[in-house]
Amino acid sequence: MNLKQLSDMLALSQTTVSRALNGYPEVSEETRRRVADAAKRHGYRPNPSARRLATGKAGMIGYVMPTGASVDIDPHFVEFLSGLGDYARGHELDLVLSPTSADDEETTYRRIVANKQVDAVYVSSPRPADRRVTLLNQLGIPFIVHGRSEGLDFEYAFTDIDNEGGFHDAARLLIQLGHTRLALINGDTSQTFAIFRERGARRALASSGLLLAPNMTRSVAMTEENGFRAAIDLLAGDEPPTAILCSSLIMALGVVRAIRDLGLSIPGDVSLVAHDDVFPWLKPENFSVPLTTTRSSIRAAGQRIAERLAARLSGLETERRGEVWPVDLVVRGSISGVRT
Amino acid sequence: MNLKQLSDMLALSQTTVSRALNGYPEVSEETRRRVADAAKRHGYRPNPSARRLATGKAGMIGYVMPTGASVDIDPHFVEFLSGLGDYARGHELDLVLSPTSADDEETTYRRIVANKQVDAVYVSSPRPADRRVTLLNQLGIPFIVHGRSEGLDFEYAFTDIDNEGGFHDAARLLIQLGHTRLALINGDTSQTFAIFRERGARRALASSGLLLAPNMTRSVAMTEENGFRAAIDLLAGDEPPTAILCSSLIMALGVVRAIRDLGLSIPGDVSLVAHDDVFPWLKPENFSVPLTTTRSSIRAAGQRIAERLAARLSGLETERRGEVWPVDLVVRGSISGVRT
DNA sequence: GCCGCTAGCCAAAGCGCTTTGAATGCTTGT
DNA sequence: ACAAGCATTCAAAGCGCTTTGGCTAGCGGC
Repeated sequence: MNLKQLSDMLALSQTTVSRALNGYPEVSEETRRRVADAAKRHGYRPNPSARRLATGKAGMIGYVMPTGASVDIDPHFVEFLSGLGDYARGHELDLVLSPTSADDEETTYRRIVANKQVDAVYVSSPRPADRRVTLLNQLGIPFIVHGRSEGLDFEYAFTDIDNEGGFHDAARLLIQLGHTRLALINGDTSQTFAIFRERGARRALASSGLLLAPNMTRSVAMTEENGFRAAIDLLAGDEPPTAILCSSLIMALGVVRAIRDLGLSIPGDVSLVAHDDVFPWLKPENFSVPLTTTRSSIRAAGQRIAERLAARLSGLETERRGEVWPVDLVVRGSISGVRT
Repeated sequence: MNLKQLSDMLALSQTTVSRALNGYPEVSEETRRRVADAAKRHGYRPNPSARRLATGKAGMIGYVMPTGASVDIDPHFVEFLSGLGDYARGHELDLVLSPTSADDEETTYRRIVANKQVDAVYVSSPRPADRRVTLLNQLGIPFIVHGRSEGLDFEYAFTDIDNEGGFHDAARLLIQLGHTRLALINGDTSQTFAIFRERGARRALASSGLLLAPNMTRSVAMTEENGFRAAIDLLAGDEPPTAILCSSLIMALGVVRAIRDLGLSIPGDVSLVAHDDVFPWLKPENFSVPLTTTRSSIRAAGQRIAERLAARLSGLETERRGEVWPVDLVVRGSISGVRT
């Protein structure tokens, strides 16, 4: 059933039917009702390809997904996707994933914009002065960044969490508990989120006249194994940390294993705080020693971003507004006062 | 730059240019070269929306993604996606995710088929006599199932791993080591993969005249917490198992925690084998006791399925062929002969 | 010398929608 | 009573591609 058939059936022109269905004002209420009614009864649905060709709008949102032999999409992504889906479902909003190798990202962005495959895109894991953000800004396609990029000379829309605040608060608490030798096992510090976390920890230490020594930080891909290695490495030093901040629950698994392997205990010998993105399949309260965490649901962020993207698609949101969500500090058994 | 401009520029008709570019035979070699050359030089790319409208083909593959408050997309999915991406990247093949609530799945499938948004779809986590498979078969859209569905009265294309064989072999090995009380901590047994795993274990036991008692199996969502609970539950019984087969590495985390909490040891008190989907961020060899696993890379499956879907898009593959990949049994320190 | 073929090219008709520009019939204002 | 104004409706022109159905010229066969 296409528009022509429907309008023939109603003895109306395609113009009028189209307008009636799309809510244009120059249609009488009665006609509109008749049309809406017939459309529903016959299950008429405008052909998206035709509409896309005519309007140039795709009604989909895009994500350029870096992949490759050495590129692992991490499990955070799937949780984010769940969130996107939570919103998109019910709004008939589809998501187009365009896989790309890391060095072709720019080409891929250009392609999906030139092809008008999507009306808006989202960008994840931004770096400082992120080139993707600059590019999208130039290309003029609506976009939202999950996270932030510093050092750009224009405003853009983003949704981020307060990584700096979260890690600041966590570090401050540890300091108040008497710890002075804090270590940070961070994610990839070429990404903004990791920079902010380090900054937060550093600021808390500085407030007490302490420093985050270079040998007390590690920047690694967030795997269990890397968490383990980093922790072994840190704890084997001359002046091992008495408290560790860790950027992910997955790495925390490795950290816990390392501490145990070394015959140390949590929190007796080492206090541990990790960041929790709220995975349904791995919960900090279920660690052998329940983990104190900085917490922010990445799924909720996905929901919010889908919502904002949808708003941009329909022209409801246009301002380039950044929003920053607070991060909870949830105290559980993995921290204690420093042993005297 | 559109087709008209390009053909004007070449003083050829749109017909000829289109044919030259799409490899039709009725174009002289020289013309074809000229056209290809000019197209490249001016960066001409056919407008996908127009092409789609004209041909009815979308050039994209689809996935209907169940989401919802109580639906967690699990981390296996992201690993699978990586695999899809590995292939799709380089083939300019995009993937459309259509989020849906569990009870609207059918509607969503109908929608994406009616809309011709995608030319082929893939289906994951099939159940016995899966309705989605039946529906897609009726709708006549090419599809590939990741996994298998039993009890359908037609052939269909799938790529699966030998879950039955893998778990059979693992169970047989444990039996050969003297274990008679095996337990199985399985995923959701409404899904085929879990049914096959149980079947494999059961068959191995039967070969030695043993049974898999109902109280020796658990069927749960594959989270750390569920693994922990199931293990506690099993090991607290009258005649606790001396060996546990576990359907996922994530659950195995919980199982290991449970065993430790109970003051038992691996493999001294309990032998443990888990299925390993090969996550880059969690490796069986890095467990406190390296885990014996049945192993099959879910990422590789993603690659293969993308490849097959692409072949179907271009009409290269049409047969309804199922393929089953072997599962490795990788022995590490978590199993031993039963204590006598 | 005429016919039938083939190779190579083209004009035009879709694909199904949105949108422009114009037409129609009615109500108002004076 | 007549022009102006408004509310509705419509025909037709795109959007940019593919594909159908010719058309033409050059060839060999009889």
